[in-house]
Amino acid sequence: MPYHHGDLRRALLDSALEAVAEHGPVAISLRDVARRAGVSHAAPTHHFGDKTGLLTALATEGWTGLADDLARTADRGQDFAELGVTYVLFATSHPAHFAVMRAPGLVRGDDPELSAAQNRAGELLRTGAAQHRNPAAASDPTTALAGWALVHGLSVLLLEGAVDPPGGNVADLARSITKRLGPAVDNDEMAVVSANKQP
Amino acid sequence: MPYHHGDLRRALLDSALEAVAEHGPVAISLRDVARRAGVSHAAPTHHFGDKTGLLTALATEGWTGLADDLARTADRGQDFAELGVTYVLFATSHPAHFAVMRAPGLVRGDDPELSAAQNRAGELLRTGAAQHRNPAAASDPTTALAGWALVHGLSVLLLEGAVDPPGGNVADLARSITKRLGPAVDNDEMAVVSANKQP
DNA sequence: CGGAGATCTTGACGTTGACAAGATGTGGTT
DNA sequence: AACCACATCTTGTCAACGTCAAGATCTCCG
Repeated sequence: MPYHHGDLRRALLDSALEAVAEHGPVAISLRDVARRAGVSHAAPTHHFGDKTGLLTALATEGWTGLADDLARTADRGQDFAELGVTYVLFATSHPAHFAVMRAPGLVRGDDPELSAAQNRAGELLRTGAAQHRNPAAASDPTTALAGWALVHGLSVLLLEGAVDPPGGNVADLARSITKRLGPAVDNDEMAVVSANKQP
Repeated sequence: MPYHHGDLRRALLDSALEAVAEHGPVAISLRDVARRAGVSHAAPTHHFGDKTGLLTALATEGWTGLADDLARTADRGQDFAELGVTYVLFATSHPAHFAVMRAPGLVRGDDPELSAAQNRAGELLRTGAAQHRNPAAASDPTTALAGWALVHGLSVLLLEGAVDPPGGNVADLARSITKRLGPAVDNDEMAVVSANKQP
């Protein structure tokens, strides 16, 4: 048993998550986090060096968790749309992590561990897009980008409360949204689709 | 001529925009903004009451500008996809405003003027979606949501530098992405689309 | 058992956001 | 023209914060 805690680093990360959940990632204070963990105001310095360091660690943890979730659904053989659902579910069920992940300026963007975790998540989305059942979408390199943008934006809107899912069912809403992403089509082609669409 | 300036409120907003562009919306300091405007450190208080007040004013300004841009393209008779392009163009050409607009926790979300401006922009997107050329998409209430999520996410990714547009042409990239948004289709229907898609 | 290094505390410094009180300019009323 | 109510801006102050330096305490290996 080290000093005061079994694992102060972990305890500080948890306290920070608590604080983020309560006051948002911007209003968080290092001294408050230390207080929650029951240690002196300078204790976090040794573990994270910096306020930015602590938030970067949190962000890295978040991206790693997201990548793990994505990897699990990909292993389950799910298609690209379902990867998007996983993304949205992660965001809404880990709001504190997600808030830190998407907070620009609070995080050291060039941190190698953070970049690695981000790249892993991005890579999973990209390979998922390349296996899109529609060949035109699968071969289009912007499919991954469009999918990412779609689920990222939906997550943000959900967390801001700008949208509330019918019946509180986030997964169904996410599914109905990600299903909208097809290959690039012109307006006349869309007409064909809609002509084919009927009960 | 009032006191020191012709319009200190405007001068402070401009100084704040400068500061946001340089250091991001999180690192901004009221005292620094006052310094840039050449006034005392407490001058902003009277105009905005609060640090949050100043950023809320900036966000309101941003949403108003975005709504104006959207209204202009809607008046020009452009379709829903082009509204999305306008959204992305606004974000990338007013990065400081957009950063404040999407910064949660920095802004007083219940501000009436801010909400009004946000609702105006949202309403424009919604009526644009209802006029989608594809009837199945036009009648689907989630079209506006999906479109918003798509362009919002793309804007974020562009500003974070996670994506750089080919040839620096943001409009073309945005257009190719928004074109991906069709009516909800199943996989077999997608096959029909791709069968019809050829030179 | 002894010392080296990791871990945590204590103390200090400059900066910040917010508040209070006072100074200064402005416009309207008589 | 004199006055006064009010808006505007300044000065002074305070607690809280992030960061750094120096010292205390714990751990473990030789």
